[in-house]
Amino acid sequence: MARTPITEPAPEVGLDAYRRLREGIASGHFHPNERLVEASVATRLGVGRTAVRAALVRLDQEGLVTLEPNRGARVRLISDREALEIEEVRATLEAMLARRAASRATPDDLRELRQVVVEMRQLVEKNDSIGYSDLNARFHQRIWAAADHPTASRLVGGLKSQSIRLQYQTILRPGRTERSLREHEAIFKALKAHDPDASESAMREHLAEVQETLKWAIEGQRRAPTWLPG
Amino acid sequence: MARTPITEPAPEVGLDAYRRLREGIASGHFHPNERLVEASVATRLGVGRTAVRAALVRLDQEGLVTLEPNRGARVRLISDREALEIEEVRATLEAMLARRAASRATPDDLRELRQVVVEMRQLVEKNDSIGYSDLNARFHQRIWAAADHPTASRLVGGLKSQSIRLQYQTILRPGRTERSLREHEAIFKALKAHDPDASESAMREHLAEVQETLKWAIEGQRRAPTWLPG
DNA sequence: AAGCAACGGATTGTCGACATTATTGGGGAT
DNA sequence: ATCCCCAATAATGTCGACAATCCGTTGCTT
Repeated sequence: MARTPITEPAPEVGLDAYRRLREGIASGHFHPNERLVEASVATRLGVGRTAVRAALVRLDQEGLVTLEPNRGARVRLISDREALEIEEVRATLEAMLARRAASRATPDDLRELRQVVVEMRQLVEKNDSIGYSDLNARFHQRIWAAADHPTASRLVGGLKSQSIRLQYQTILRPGRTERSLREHEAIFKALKAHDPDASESAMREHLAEVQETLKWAIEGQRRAPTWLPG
Repeated sequence: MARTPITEPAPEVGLDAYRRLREGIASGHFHPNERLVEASVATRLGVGRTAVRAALVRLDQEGLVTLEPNRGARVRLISDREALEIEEVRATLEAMLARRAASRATPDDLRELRQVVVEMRQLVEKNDSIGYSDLNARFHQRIWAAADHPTASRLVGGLKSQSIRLQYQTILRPGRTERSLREHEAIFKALKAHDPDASESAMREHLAEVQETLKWAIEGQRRAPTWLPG
C-alpha cells in the first residue's frame, strides 16, 4: 500500500500570501499582538488586499492571528496556559503516532532517523543549539511520516506552528540538549525494535520532559520579563 | 479559578455565511462532492459573494470543503480511511479529556452527566435512536467542558464536524445503543469517583467500540452502496 | 480641570466590474 | 465514426471604489 503523503493544510487559493505571512509570523518577523493592517501587509508582500484578506481568514481559522470585526487582525498571542495545553495535546497525539510508527516504520525511515540521531550527537558536542532544534523537527516529522496518519499529522503540524515562538526558549535550559539527545536515542531504539509500547512510552516521556522545560521557561520569563513593544 | 469557556473556532468575520453554510453541510443539505458555486450559494443565503468566499476559505481550512484554484469549491468527501483516522484521533484526545475531567468535574458537571444518562436509559427503552444521538453529543460535550481544556476541545469539535455524516449510520447496528448506554454508565461512574485511570480507560473502551461500529458500518455500505448523484 | 460631543483620519467591509481560467459543445478533417 | 481544435459559456480571481466603522483628538461646556 502506498503511503499517503502528508497533506498540507490545503492552502490552495490565497497560497502565496498565506504562506509568506505565515512564515513571517512563525519566524518572529511579526511580533505577538502586532496589528496586521491589510494595506500595509499587501504592499509589503507585493500582493493585493484581497489575497491578504484570504490569508488572514485562513490564519485566523488556524489560530495564528485573531480577526475581530471592523477591528482588523493581530498576531495572536499564545498565553502561557495555552502553550502548555498545546504541548499537552501534542504529547498525546505524538505518543499515538509513535505507537503506529513502531509497527510501520520502513528501513528507509529507520535509516533517516538513525542519521538524524547521529547528527544530533555531533551538534550537542559542538553546543549548536539552533542546529539541534532543526534536527529535532526533522526527527519528529519523520516519525509522523512513518506513522502514515495524515489526519493526526495535520493536527500536530498545526499545533506546532502555534507554539513555535516558545520553542527557542526551551533549548536554553542547561543540560537540556544532552538529556533530549538521550530521549531521542531511546525513541529511536524502540522504533527500530518495532515495539509499539516502548515507542509510545519513550515518546511520552520525552514530551513530558519538554513540557517540564516549557514550564521552567515560562517561570523564567515571569521573573525576568522581556517587555513587548506596544 | 474560573473555567475557561469553550471557544468557538473563532468565526468572527464571515460569520453568518460561514455558520449557515457549515450547518447546511453538516446537516446533509449539501451532499459530498457537490459543487458549491459562489454565486448560487450567495443568492441562496442572501449574502454577497465576498462573504461566501470568506466562508469557503474557512471551511477549506477546517476540512469540510476542498478549494481548488480556478476550479471552485466542493463539499469534501471524507474517505473511509479518513473517517477511521478521525475516529482514532478523537478517541485519543477524548481519553485525555476524560482523564482531566475526572479530577476537575464539579458537582454541577456530575449532576448534568447523571441526568443525561438517566434520559439515555429512557430513550433506549423507547428505541429512540435519534434522541439518543443528541444525548450522546451532550454527554461528551459536558465532559469536554469539565476537562477545562479549550485547545483540545476545539480540536475534537472540529473533528466531530467532519465525520458527522457517518454518525447516523453507526446507531443502526443492532444492540448498539444498549451497549453504548452501559459504556456511558461506566464512564459516568468513573468520573463520579474522580478516578483518572478508570475514566480514561472507560472512555477509551467506549470509543474503541465506536470505532468497531464504524468499521461495521463502512463494510455494510460497501456491500449495499447508495449511489451518489452527480 | 474634567467630562462630553462632534469631527477627521485611518482601516475594514462590501459591492460591482472586468480579466483569467476551466469546461462544454460543435464542426471539420482524417 | 473518431479525434482534434476552437469558439462560447460559466465560474473563479482580482482590483478599485465607496460605504460603514472605529479610534484618537480637538474644542466646547460645566
